Parts: sequence; C-alpha cells; structure tokens
Amino acid sequence: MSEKILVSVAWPYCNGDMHIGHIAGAYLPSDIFARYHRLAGNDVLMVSGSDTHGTPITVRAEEEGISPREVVDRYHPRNVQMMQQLGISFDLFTETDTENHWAVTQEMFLRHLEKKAVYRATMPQLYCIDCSKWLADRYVEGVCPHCGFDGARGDQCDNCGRAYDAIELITPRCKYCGRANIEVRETEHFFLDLAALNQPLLDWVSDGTKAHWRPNVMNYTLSRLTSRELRGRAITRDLSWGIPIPLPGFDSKRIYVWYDAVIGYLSASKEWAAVVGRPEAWREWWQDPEARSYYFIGKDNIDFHAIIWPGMLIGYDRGLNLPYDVPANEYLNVEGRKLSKSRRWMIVMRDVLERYAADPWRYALTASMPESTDVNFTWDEFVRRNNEELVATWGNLANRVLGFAYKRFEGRVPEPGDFDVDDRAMLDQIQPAFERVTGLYEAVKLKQALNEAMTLAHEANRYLNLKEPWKQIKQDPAAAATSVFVALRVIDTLKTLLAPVLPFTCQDLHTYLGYDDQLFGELRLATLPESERSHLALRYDGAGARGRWAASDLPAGQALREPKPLFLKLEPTIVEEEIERMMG
RNA sequence: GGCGACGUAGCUCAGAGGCAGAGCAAGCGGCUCAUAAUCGCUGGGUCCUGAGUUCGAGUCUCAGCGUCGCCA
Repeated sequence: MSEKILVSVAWPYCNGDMHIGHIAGAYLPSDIFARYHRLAGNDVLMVSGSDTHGTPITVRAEEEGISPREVVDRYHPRNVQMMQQLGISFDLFTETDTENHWAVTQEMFLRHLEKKAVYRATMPQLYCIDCSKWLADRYVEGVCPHCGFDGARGDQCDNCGRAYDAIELITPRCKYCGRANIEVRETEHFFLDLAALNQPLLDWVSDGTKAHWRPNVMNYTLSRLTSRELRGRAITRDLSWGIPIPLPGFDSKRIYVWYDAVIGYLSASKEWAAVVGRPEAWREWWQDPEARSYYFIGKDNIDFHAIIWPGMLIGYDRGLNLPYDVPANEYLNVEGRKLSKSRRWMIVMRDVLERYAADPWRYALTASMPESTDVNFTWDEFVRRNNEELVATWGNLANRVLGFAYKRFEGRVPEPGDFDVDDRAMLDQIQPAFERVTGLYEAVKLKQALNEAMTLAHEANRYLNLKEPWKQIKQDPAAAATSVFVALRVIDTLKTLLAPVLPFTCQDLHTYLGYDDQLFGELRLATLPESERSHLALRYDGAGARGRWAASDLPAGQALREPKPLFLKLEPTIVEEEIERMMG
C-alpha cells in the first residue's frame, strides 16, 4: 500500500541566483526525502516555484531600470536549470506570476473574506506627496527613533538593529525622489485574523501527534501560540506589482507577497494536476487524511509554515490537510561567515556546478546539513569529504570490488560457495543497516542516514581486508568467488541506500552492476502555456523509474559492465582559488 | 527588549539521566584488488559559566554569557 507524500519546498525569491545555503537548507533535503519515498514506492508530489512578487524583486528591478517581470525572466530560468542540473526532483517547480496561481490565490482570498478569516481595516502609512506614491518599508529612510541614526531603513535600523513601524521614523525621506515631502495617511487594507485563529492553531499543535517535530520548530510555535499575542496581519499593500485584489475599488493595491507565496503549495499542486491531465488529482495529497505533508524550509520561515499557513488553511475551511511536519533547517555559513551578496561572500550554486559534479555537492551538503544547528562549510572540508569519504571510502570500495569481479570472474557476478562465519557476519549486517537507514530517512534525519550508510561502506572495506580475495583467488578460487559475491551484495545495497543522496552516481553504479533499468525517472524543462502567456517549469516524470527500496538480491551470473571510477579526486589547490572567487 | 534553537576533542560535528563519541589532522603497524585507495592500533576533553534536583547531570531545572533566527 503506497502512501501519499506531499513534499512542499519554500518558494525562493526570484531576485538572484540561489546559493549553497538555500540548497542545503531546503532544496536538497526535500529532494533526498522525496527520492527516498519514490524508491519506497510511495506517491510523492513535490512542488515549489519562484516567488516573483515582493520588494526584493521590485527593488532589484528599479536598481537596474527594468521591469519586475524582466527580473523574473532572467532568474527563474537560471534557477530552474540549476535545479535540473543538481537533480532536485520537483514534480512541478513553477512560479507565482501565473494565471493559475492568481486564480487560486484570489479564490482563497474571497473565501477567507466570506469565512471572516480576513477583515478590512484602515492603517496609517507614509505617503510621498511629490511622487504620489505610498511608501513601503523599503522605499523610505530617516532618523532612527531609537538611536538617532540618520539613514535608518523603513522597517529596521542598520545602526542599532531595532525594528519599528515606518511611521515612527523621524524626518522620513522618500527613496524615489529623495525629498521629505511626506505625510501619514490612512489607507484601507485587508488583514488575516490570526487572533481568531490562535486557539484552533493551539489545539492543532498540541493534539499529541507532533512528537516528531524538531525542537526549534515545536518550541518556537508552541511559545508563540501559548503567549496568545497573535494579531491581525496585513495581507494587502499599496503596490502595483503583485496579485490584484478581486474586489472593486482596490485597483491601486495588491495582495502582499507572503500571503500569496504560501498559497503556492496549493496552486502548484493544482497546476501539476492539470498538467498531467488529472485536474482533480491534487486532492489525493490535500484531502486524504492519511496523506502526509512535509514543508522544507529554513529557520527564518518557521512562523509562516507552522503558524500562518496552517491558520490560513483552517480559515479556508475546505478540509485541506495541515502540515504533518515542518522540518526547518538552520543556516549554512561558509568559512565562518554568513553568506551575503552585499558583503561579497557568496557561493552561487549554478556557478560551482560548472566546476564540480552534482553528486559531490549533494554529498558534501548532506554530510554538513544544518539539521539541528548552524553549520560551518569550508572549502577545505569540501575537498576532504570528496577525497577522503566519497572517493576513498565509497567510490573506491565500489571500484575495487567491481573491478576485481569484472576482471577475475569473466565479467559476471560470481557463483558463491558455502558462506563461512565471516561471510555470514557481513551478510547479517545488511538488513539491520538497511532498516536503520530507512528509519532515519523516514524521520528526516538525512545527515544521520548518510552517516549510517557510510558506516556500512566501512564495514565492507573491513570485510574485504579480512577476506583478501586477491589472495584467496590464488589458493581457493571458490572462496574468492564467495567473498566477491558477498561484497557485491553489500555494494548493491549501498547503491540503494545512497541513491536518494547520490542519484547520478548510483545510477552509474546500477548500470555497472549489470542492471538495464533506471532507478529514478527523468527531470525535464517544460514550457507550460496558459491562455495569455506561458512560463518555464521543471517537471519530474517518474514513468521510467524502476528503483526498489530493498536490500540487494543481486543474482549470481548477472553480467557486469566495465566499471569506471564514480568520482574524481579534487586538487587541494582549489581551496584557495575558490575562496578568492567568493570575494567576487 | 521578548521568544526559540544552539554552545561537546586542535578542526567539523553526532549523542544524551548510568564508564564522554565519530570523521579529519598526528604517530606506529598490516595489506597490495582498488582513484597512493584500504584495514588495525595509539594519543587527545573544565561537554560555555554558576547554582539546583538526583544514588548518579554532558543530558533535567534556574540564572548568566556567546552565536543564529523570529518578533517588538
């Protein structure tokens, strides 16, 4: 019986290239988890897309003197291609500036209004008289009301770090025209009634079924809800870039980015269903109470995914599933510093994929995944993990066994003789290890899952050194055949255990082992047309996938293919070169 | 300022009421099938600080310090 697994991944702002922190934080863990479930025979729906709205995009557009849509048109394809290259197996990676997403968002907005989860109210906001524009936080600066720093931003002071409302700024200046001909005006907006959702959310979080939530997520959420300080939160803004409010009289306002972005999980599920020609299929992941939904995010996003989005779903009141788990990751720093474009400290994923293959990155970022604490990635560590762990421990294990079998046993899996105590000891380790790794993938403990698999690889190396088939073959060829057979079984099992993390090289290994089929499906770019225009998307097609989540039953006699090394060693000199590059 | 997480070997990180762990780095030895890979042995600790609970605390409680995130 296959389970329905919804893998929802944070929607990246489409104002630049994604860096390795984004990948380690949400995209890689979600993909590993999805691939595990695909192999396990479960029905996975993995969705996300580019977040095309919000001030990050409009600020970028203004800096370059182009339209927000042009910013999206530049970065969306780049991010889509990068994720294809890295093998992030989205059933659909789309974007938010689509007819489908607009429609789903507007429908939810109207439903929220009808169900009184959203209310109307006025709020004071800064207005530039010279520009005839409302000034969102990013478009105003002035003197900090706390420390007196001149040049404080609209929402936060760079000098003292305190946050405040823009109307508290002393002598605010408009960032469009630079002048201070600004006044506070009342403007009408819509608000999500989080205060009313506080109790239902608290009931949900404390229903006794959330023991698997990570401590940071659970405690953060619980403390926010038990404090009962949730307040109405504006879901519209005085902007021109964004989804229109589907009511007369609000032409100069738009739905604010955070509200529409989280709805993307639902809209992308619906878009996927339409694209595959089964328009109602999304319901299997959203309305079946047995379906489980996982939201892969960074720790900065816990509020939106453990409180606000579940609140929106409750307010929507159409029986859609609330999150089963919100496995938020911490942050990945590099060489002891935060990744920051403005501070010229950056590793752009698409950039480094030009120099290093996907699987070494997937390995290094999984081994250093910030699952419970901030992690410090270093280039030295990247080289070491690649050379010492991937190449030496795992790649070499596969290569030495396959090479030996291919050369000395006529290119076939040798026929084993009777198993001795050591053979049995090795074989008996397979199933328990397999079950431990399975449990760790299920629990979204991916770093540990990888670690456990690598431990089995060490055991296999140890076994080979104990049996010494290269000596056995001279005195007792049958015993050598048995040893090689046992080692091949272990490697074949490791191929499966590591495939979620290393899909490309495990497929290569699968082929060397003599199999003809594909472990996974294919990841393709697609241009999806709507009535007015079309957009680029990434789509996983699992039709050809034949991988099975089971320990090896590799048969004796199976014809092998001539193996080639799975990984390349890296020169230690790249460490300095890459650190140089990071400073731009 | 409030809330949450994190603080463990030289480095990067696991762990968790019952003899402090892994990998890397250092030293010695074995092996030669393999990408000079692998396997064994050895050294290394104020588990951030202080107090409390307990037969027993790295683990639980409280306070403080530091880092990160969210909010004001």
